[in-house]
Amino acid sequence: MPASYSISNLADEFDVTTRTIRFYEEKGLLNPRREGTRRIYGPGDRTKLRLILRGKRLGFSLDESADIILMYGTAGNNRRQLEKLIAIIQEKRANLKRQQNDMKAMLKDLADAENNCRATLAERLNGDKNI
Amino acid sequence: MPASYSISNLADEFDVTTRTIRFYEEKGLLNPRREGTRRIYGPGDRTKLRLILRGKRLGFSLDESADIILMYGTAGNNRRQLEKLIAIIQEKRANLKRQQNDMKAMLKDLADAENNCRATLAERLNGDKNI
DNA sequence: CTCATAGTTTACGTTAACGTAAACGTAATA
DNA sequence: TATTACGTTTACGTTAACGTAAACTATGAG
Repeated sequence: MPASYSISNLADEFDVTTRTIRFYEEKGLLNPRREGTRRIYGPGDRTKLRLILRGKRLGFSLDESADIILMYGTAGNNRRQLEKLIAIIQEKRANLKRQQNDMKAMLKDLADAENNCRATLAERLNGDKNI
Repeated sequence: MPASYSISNLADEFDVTTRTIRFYEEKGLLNPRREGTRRIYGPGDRTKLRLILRGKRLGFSLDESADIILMYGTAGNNRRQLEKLIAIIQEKRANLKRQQNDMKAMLKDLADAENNCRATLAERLNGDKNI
């Protein structure tokens, strides 16, 4: 595992465009150091990008992912900050629990739908045999 | 369970605006019958709305939800149609599986983050005691 | 009758998350 | 030295999913 990456290194690895990565920086989600004019990303940036994209797949907005990322940089904070973070975390956990339920229902529905399709196809085949 | 609903009945029940419901109709996801000029929704429309909103919570676009809804109205279709539907279903199932993994990872991270927060808070308290 | 309530159509506005293009810098390679 | 590859900033464009407002209709209650 290399200790630093170019912008297209990360873009290739995570299958996003460089525009996307710069956009995340614009929004304050990433802070790569510079070498001259070029952006150099360290392992921390890479982790953050991974978190952002995972959050995205789960339906998080960038602002929400920003909250999550905040937690990972927050070592010595004040009490109010920490309590706010805990509140955010619990809200997200509740959302995820609901999503898990939605997903279970959805998977069941999809399985049923697929079975119906296959059954219909099978009937067709039998029908053909009887010609 | 009533057999028909007004637009604001549904809006209240699912906590969306009437604009949203009309928008879904505009996009071809709902087809309420009319009584004069007013929209009257049956149990089928209600089910569809429930599916749309569940899909939304799972990150589906309206177009994707439209595909899913198609399956429920599809009794006697042709073979190509059915096979296309099966393909769509399998793709969505794969996505959901990935989401479940993302979610497991995310929940673990959140739990860790919360524990860290609490631990930090506890340390603070002990520090206070030693004053 | 009139007022309140619920509904309708039409149409322009808004936000997030990038896409796309222009115009330019730098560095290795043919 | 010219081209190719990779990077940069600036800025306008785009799409989905509604929000919001205007102007109108229908209907039951007082």
